[in-house]
Amino acid sequence: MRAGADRRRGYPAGEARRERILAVALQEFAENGYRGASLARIAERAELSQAGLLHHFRSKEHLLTAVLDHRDELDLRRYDLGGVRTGADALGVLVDVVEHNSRVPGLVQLFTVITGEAVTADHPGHDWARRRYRRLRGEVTRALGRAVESGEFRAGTDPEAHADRLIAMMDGLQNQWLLDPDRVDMAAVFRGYVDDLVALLRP
Amino acid sequence: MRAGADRRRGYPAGEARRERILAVALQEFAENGYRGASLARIAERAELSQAGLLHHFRSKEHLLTAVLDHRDELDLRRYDLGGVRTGADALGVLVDVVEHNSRVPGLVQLFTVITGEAVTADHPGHDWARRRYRRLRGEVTRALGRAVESGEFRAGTDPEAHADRLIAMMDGLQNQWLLDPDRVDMAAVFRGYVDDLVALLRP
DNA sequence: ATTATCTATAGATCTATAGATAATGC
DNA sequence: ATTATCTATAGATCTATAGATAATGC
Repeated sequence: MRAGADRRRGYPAGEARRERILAVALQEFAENGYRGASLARIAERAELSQAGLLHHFRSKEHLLTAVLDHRDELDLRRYDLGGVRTGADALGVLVDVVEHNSRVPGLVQLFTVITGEAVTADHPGHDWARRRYRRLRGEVTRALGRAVESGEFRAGTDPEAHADRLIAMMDGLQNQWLLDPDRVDMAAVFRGYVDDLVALLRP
Repeated sequence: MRAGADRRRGYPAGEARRERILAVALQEFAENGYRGASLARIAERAELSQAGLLHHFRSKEHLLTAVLDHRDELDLRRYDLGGVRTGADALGVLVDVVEHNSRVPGLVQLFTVITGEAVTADHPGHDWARRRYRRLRGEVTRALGRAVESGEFRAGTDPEAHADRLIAMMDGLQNQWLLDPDRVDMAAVFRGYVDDLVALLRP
């Protein structure tokens, strides 16, 4: 995998072009999904020919994967549950993530649209989505587990079930928020959930 | 709207064919989304020509709308929060819905895929998805509100926020479950949420 | 030499319409 | 007469490849 290190550098002009393509491809995939996106339109928005686009990314599938990996790389740097001290802190990080998300609807839409499409097994984002859930579930589970061990959270708490719920809540609220931004205050509703949860889990 | 009464009946053979088309179209849309579905493939699976298909449903868009309305009609009959006595009963109905859903993955996939795609404004399912959320949110909010008024649930409870959370939880768990059916016991995790919620809301 | 870019095009779709023919039910 | 169905086709996509030309950097 080695997400960080690209095998091929190429010329600086090419590198800049690839960045530009990734940016407009992200928008296209967010607006139309993988299946509804068109390489011709992406090329047009990146101001090169469609064949030129395929010189940099050798298929539509590779382009989607590149966009998703590129986003993951940037996002994973922004939050880290591994280094967090307490369970309350871990939950606080999730609240921060949701708050941040409510300021980047385009990114949220990319993930929501692709994740929805990707439940079908033949979708090129299927494995990515599954890996992503497993990783998230693992991280949240471990953070909650540490809090149970330390006695911060009530013994008998099921860390995995709560991880599933926290992630489901984040995803579900994103969907509602994208469909009806004015009716749903995603961050506030999620914060309320976390507050109730902390009260419940305190011994 | 008048979902129940179709304007045109046609011959019985035509009516049967329309049912058949709706059934295979549902599968196709669930498997490939609206944009990835193909009228030719639907026609093939319903064993008639593509032009024959378009005699019954005059465009791809109309076909999707017909599939969604048809499902709504069947599903709305299965659960009704309006006639429920207590808040705990209302939450019990939701648990039943999730339990039922875990036995019909194809239907769940239809709703998940279309709802994901439909966050983009130009999607033919956009309005349907929005109406659906609003209706659900309204029904759950009212049921919880009645429970607060009757004193069953703690005063100061925010019925709308809890409605948003319940719906988000259902949708988010569906997504996880479809991606990784063996790892997520959707019904059990949701039941746990509702149990915690009842404990929290009792005065 | 490698990289970046283009035009042209193959080959496979796709949705929707036109217009003909057959079956159905009043 | 209305409904159901078909073949044929227009016209617009779509992805990916072949092959040529120009620019870049060692």
